[in-house]
Amino acid sequence: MQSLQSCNHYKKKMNATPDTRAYLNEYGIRPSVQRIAVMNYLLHHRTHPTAEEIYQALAPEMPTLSRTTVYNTLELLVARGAVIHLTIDPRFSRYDGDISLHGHFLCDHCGTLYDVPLKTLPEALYPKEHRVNSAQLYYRGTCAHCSQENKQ
Amino acid sequence: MQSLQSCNHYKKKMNATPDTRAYLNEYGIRPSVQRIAVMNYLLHHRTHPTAEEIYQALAPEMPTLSRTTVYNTLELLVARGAVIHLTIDPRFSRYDGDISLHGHFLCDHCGTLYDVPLKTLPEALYPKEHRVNSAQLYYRGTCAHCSQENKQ
DNA sequence: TACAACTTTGTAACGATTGCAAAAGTAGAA
DNA sequence: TTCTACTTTTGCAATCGTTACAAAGTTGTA
Repeated sequence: MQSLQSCNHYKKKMNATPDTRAYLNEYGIRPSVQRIAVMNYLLHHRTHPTAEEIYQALAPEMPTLSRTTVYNTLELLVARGAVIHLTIDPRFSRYDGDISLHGHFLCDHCGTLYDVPLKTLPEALYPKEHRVNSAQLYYRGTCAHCSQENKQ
Repeated sequence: MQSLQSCNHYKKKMNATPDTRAYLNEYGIRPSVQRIAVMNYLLHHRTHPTAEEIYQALAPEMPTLSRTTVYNTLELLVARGAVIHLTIDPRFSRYDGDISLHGHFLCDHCGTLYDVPLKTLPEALYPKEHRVNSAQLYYRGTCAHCSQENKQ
């Protein structure tokens, strides 16, 4: 089977999103086909996907893609600050391509993970003696949709 | 081997902490020997232990204790609101017997999990349309101790 | 082309957590 | 006390997200 790296059809398709390539460059990440695909997926799907979901979504178009590559890539993207690693769900890690300031709400009933708009994350609360790299605000409970269903 | 439930020596020892028994009652949890032991450990060790750490700590005094029981008990304690389930560390769940308002800081270098005092968690930021059961504020980075070491 | 460095891949292993059914313990009635 | 129903604990096996590792592939440079 022809490799993705040498497939002109695929290259052309990927070139349709030069923004993603540039985005990776901004974070000092060499834009391989696989890295572009993962980053591109995260930029265009704000569903806080798991590694497995990303793999399942990309695999049909990238038959040679490996789960390990998805895991490795996500680790790299998070380490360079291009992607946020969400740990609110104890069952598995989720990833967010939106690195702007916002919190998250996990519905314990249906498992949906919602964005929560935040104006500011109070600086005063930061632990001054430590060097902070990231901050996350997590809410858990029952979402509006599930609350409605269980009301009657 | 004599069971814990029928061991008078152990009962006497546990009776030395009637506060823990009362604490469980407050949360509607029937105070079995195992539940008292787990809750008692969390009330007296503010180290955010994992299930395994709790098991290892209790096992010497409770040779018949099962890991499954520790997991089951923690699940129950969290469900009733007596204990907080911390998901900041992607590797494993940690538990906190201190349910007062405070955040957490995980040092990515040494793995230590610190408490972060909070004055208030801004109400305005809550997602109004959802029913919120718990809120967690997580910080990650390098702690003061590790920052100092890597400075020179 | 040749070489070194980097990246991807597939498989095996790891390890935290859960499922499950048997055993043990508890509480209330008779 | 004894019976009975219910609750809890236990130990083992299984699950499954994630990681380790080495081989194969790719890229950049000379």
